Order: sequence, then C-alpha cells, then structure tokens
Amino acid sequence: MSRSHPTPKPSAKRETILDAAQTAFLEVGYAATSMDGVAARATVSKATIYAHFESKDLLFAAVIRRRCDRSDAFAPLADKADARSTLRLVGRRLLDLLLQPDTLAMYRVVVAESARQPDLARAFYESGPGAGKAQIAAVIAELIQRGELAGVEPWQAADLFVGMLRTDLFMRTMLGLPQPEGRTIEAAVEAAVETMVRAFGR
Amino acid sequence: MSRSHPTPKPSAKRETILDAAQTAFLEVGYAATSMDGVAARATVSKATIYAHFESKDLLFAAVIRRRCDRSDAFAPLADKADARSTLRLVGRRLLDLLLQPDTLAMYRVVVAESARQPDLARAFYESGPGAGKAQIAAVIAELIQRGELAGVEPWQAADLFVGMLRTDLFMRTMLGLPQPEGRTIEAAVEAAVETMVRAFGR
DNA sequence: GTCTATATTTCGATAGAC
DNA sequence: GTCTATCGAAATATAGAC
Repeated sequence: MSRSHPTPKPSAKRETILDAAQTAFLEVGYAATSMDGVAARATVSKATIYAHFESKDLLFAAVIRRRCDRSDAFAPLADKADARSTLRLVGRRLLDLLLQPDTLAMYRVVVAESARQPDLARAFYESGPGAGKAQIAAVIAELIQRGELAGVEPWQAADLFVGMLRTDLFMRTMLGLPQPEGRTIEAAVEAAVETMVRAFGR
Repeated sequence: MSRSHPTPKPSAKRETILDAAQTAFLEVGYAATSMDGVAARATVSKATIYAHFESKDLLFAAVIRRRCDRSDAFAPLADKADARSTLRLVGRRLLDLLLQPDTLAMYRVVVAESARQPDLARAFYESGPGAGKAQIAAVIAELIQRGELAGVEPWQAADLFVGMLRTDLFMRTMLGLPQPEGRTIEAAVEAAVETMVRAFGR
C-alpha cells in the first residue's frame, strides 16, 4: 500500500523481533503482551528490543504497519466472465481472506487499540477494508461497463456486496463462537451473489 | 434477553460501582482500566469494590452482562406498511443504534476481550447481533407472508439486510475515522432497502 | 549492538480497624 | 459493609559492561 512511512532498514534481528512481536500481539492482544515475552520468543534480550524500538507502542505500530504494507492485492481476474461467476470468484476470495485466523486476530487487535492509536486505525482501514473495497469497486465498474450490471454506482455496489459477505458468519467467527451447521462460506457467497444479480443484473 | 445468570440483589452502592466501571471500561478498554480508577470515579474505596466483586474480570463481566440484559428490543412496528417503508423504518432504527457511541464502545471492548472471556462473547452476541437478527427476521417473515417479499428465507434475508446496513460507514465510525462527506445514515439505509426491494420485492 | 542486572512504577488484591 | 494502608507481582524501561 502507501509508502508514506519511513521504512527503517530491515536487519535480520529486527525482523526476528517483529516476527515474535507479531505472534504475541495477534495471539493475546496488546496489553497482555509483555516485552519480556517478546524477548523470550525472539531469543533476544529485552535491551536489544529497546535498541531497535523506542517503546512498546512503537513496536506495536511497527508490527501493524508491516502487515498492512504486505497485504496482498487480489490477483487480477481471469476476465470476460459473466456477473454471477465473477462476483462468485471475488466474493469467495474476500470471504476466505476475512475468515483467516490471522486476519481476524488483526481485526480484533486493531479494533481494540483504535482509540489509543488513531494513526494505526487509519493505516489498517486504508490497507485493509479500504483497499478491498476499492478493488471490488473496480471489478464492479467493469461489469457495469460491459453491461452485466446496471442501476448502481460502483462504490455503492461494492459497499453493499462486501456488507452481504461480512455477515453473521464473520461476526460469529470473529467472536470465537461455534458455527451453526450448514452456514458455510460457499452458502454465504452464493446468497450475496444471488442478491446482487437479482437486484442489479441486466 | 436470557435470564440464565443469577442476578445479585441490586444495592445502591453496587449500581454506583457498576456505573463507574462501565464508564471506564467502555472509554479506555479493559486493560487500561484500573481498579483504583474505578474506585475514584465511584467515590468508593477499592476494598468496597472487592466486597461486591471477586475480581476485575468478574466486575467486567458484570458490566457487560448488565448492559446486555438491558438492551431494549425494537419497538413493535406500526404494521401494514409496504416492504419499502417497513424496511426503511427497521433499517433506520438498527443503524441508529449501531452507530451510537456506547454501542460502538461496547463492540470494541467485547471484541477485544472475546478471546479471554468466551462466555461474555457469547452473551454479547446473543443479546446484541443475535437478537437483532431474530427481530428483523421476524419482520421479514411477516412481509413474506403478506406477499410483499418473495424468494428468500427470512433468516437469510435478515442476514443480508443487516450486512448491507453495517458497511463502510459502520467500519469507519467504529475505527474513529472521519466520515466522508455525504455518506449519511439515510443514504446507507436507502441503498440497503432499495437493494432488498429490487432483489426480493414482488 | 547485545547482554545481565536492576530501577521504578503501576496495579490487582488483601489485612485489619471500625 | 466500608474504610486506610500496604503487600507482592509484573511489567516498562534503563544503566553499564563487553
């Protein structure tokens, strides 16, 4: 994503620390992660961590920023398919990504710290939900241009489509609740796609 | 909602403590809230808090549970309206509720602690998103019965509708990001309703 | 840069008087 | 039940040797 933050030279040890910190932060959250714990995980002394990162806050920020910068774009679409199969593919990819344990952990921890670190919340939004929405809007814009969809503005349609994907299944999974039988990813994608096609298909 | 937990007798002091704790937990989160801080806010000594609540964890749980139990149901609908205006009303109510500062704070703090306190996550889901979805499903079921909507199962439709309401606007507000111009609550509700009617209207 | 050892603070929880 | 005073643990951050 954006290269707006000065990237410190990546040394081997620095990356080791960041890896250990990421594991800890995503697993147990910001507050429950101790610098001692990170040091132990990285097999490094605590003083070494402070040689690389000014404070726990900034270590946390570095972890989140690194992950945001890395977040891969969707692979380009094998184009020229109809609306239904295109949306099915895109929706499936997005929901798969959203439900990955790491993605959920990231969501939880950023949400938790968003009030304390507003800059991080913005970076997360832009590289995560924001970027995803932009890409889906682009796909939908093309579908509209090809006459496969009509009657909506691309960004609006993307918003609605993403919303229909991030439903109960997402909420329950994020909260760590058991999944009701039969509410599979496939079914959720299918319902969202079908609704889009019924509402805006030609 | 469910009366499954034994409710301790509400004394005046107990409520004072719970109020102070709620303010603190919702404002700065679980970890950043200190028992000293709660005591000061409640103008009570820390020992008094521990006379009423065994630990910080249980105090937190009591705060969340009390709020869950209180969460009001939607008022019954002034019935016999068509699908569009019914959904508009329900959608507006839900989105207003979702975007209230207290609701968002509750969401943030429960999400943050869900891994550490799974029981709370379940209680929150059931009295919040779960209950809301059930009520909206009931409304939709009636619309289907009256022939205003067709082609979906009520629970599925409720899931899709709620999803379309909880979109970018919700995400950005929850993360504390500034709102882009013109993306109002009304516009969000309108888009979701219009999509429902186009997809499933008679 | 990296380590060991430690300073300092903060916080959850309790003892004991009333 | 409520208070004052305090304990003990844990955690952030640093000093100083190598």
